[in-house]
Amino acid sequence: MKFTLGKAEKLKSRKLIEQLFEEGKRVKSFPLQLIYLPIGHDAEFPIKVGFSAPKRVVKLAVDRNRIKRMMREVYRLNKYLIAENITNQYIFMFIFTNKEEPKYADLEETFKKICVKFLSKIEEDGQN
RNA sequence: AUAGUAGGUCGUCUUAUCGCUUCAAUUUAUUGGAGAGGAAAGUCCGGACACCAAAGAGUAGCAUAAUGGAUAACAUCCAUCCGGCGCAAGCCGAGGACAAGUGCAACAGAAAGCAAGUACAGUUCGGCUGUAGUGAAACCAGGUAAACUCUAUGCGGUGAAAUGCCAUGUAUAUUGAAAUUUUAAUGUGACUCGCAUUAUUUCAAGGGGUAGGCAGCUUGAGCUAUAGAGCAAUUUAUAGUCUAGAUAAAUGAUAAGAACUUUUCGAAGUACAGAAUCCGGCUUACAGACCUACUUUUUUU
RNA sequence: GGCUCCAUAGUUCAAGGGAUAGAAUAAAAGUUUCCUAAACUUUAGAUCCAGGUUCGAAUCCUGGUGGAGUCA
Repeated sequence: MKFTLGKAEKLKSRKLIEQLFEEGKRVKSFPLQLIYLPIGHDAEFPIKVGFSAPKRVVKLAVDRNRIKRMMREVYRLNKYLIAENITNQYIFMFIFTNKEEPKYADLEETFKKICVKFLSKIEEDGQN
């Protein structure tokens, strides 16, 4: 398992992002929110991912950059949790919804929680 | 020593592991190099660059405003004069014209515009001269232009979502209005002239498609050093040097150590802040540290 | 990335450079009523911030802060 996060795994298409926000389902675990949508794409890895910190909540560009970088780092090191347990292709968008800058350890814990929630939810959907 | 003034510099550093963007090399998946700022910010000025069949003339509008210089250009910078503030070093100033015209002036005052006029004193006895009183301004070519205005100078418009190429996709859908042959419509996003387009075309409403890639994109009015010119801003010559180029947007995370600050001795903290076409300025934000020159006061020699 | 506009009582709006900054409504106190509402009387409350021009600034100018809109 390689802990990389290259260009091909990032969500870049504007069209896909708009579709994701319109049709995607949401899983929340404060201060993170995950929007996901099962859809086909051309990358090798099963997930394409994007990160966002809204300007409305976090005012300074420096803080927004830092939060996005931390989220990216957490995802890079922990994405195997999801990737080993899914079969379809997905697109993801993580949104940060708190004003305060988080600590790395807290963020990591939250991320693990949200993974569990996400996996249980798609299992339910699969059964239904 | 004390209190200050002006100018400048830095604004955490080192190592390891795991990553990101990009360039080069080749063994084609490895190695090596480079990777945020003094303000990258605000978008307040000035340019470069690109496009606009129309970019031309005039009016309007906007901006600037002591004098001289610097510059690609400027509202910036430098020098000098003048005015204001400060004991001083210094700092601040939209600093042309009210002897072209129009307007405005609360309260007070006789009077703030064209005609009037109080008291006292002087007097060559002529409402001649001076003073007082009100007020920011008064018997005067009055005050006021960050009031209209005038004068001088400058300004075509739109901005990288500009623009060019490639790919994908498509529709001359439909409806309404205007014009019938030398005038009319429309455009040239202020107006007039002028110019351009059209006779089956233009405009409006409304609908369909794409919102991907490459170029533009970083070698430039560049930076550093030395010497010359100039009071200075700046400029000339020579030598050296290459210093981010992303696009839902790279420059990060973790660990260890060092430095500084605070401390309840456990520890906590290390400013303002993140490139988006590029330069020259201005403005605003900024913990702390250091350097240089000068001034005030006190003490010692 | 560019462009435009706005800011006055808690709220919605006024105010030619002359200051005592006004109105409605909301708030508080009182009168009336057995009590409440309505009505009436009274009170308090504001020019986004910092400079400048001016004798005098909510108004004119400059810089900042916050908010809204717009362009593909």
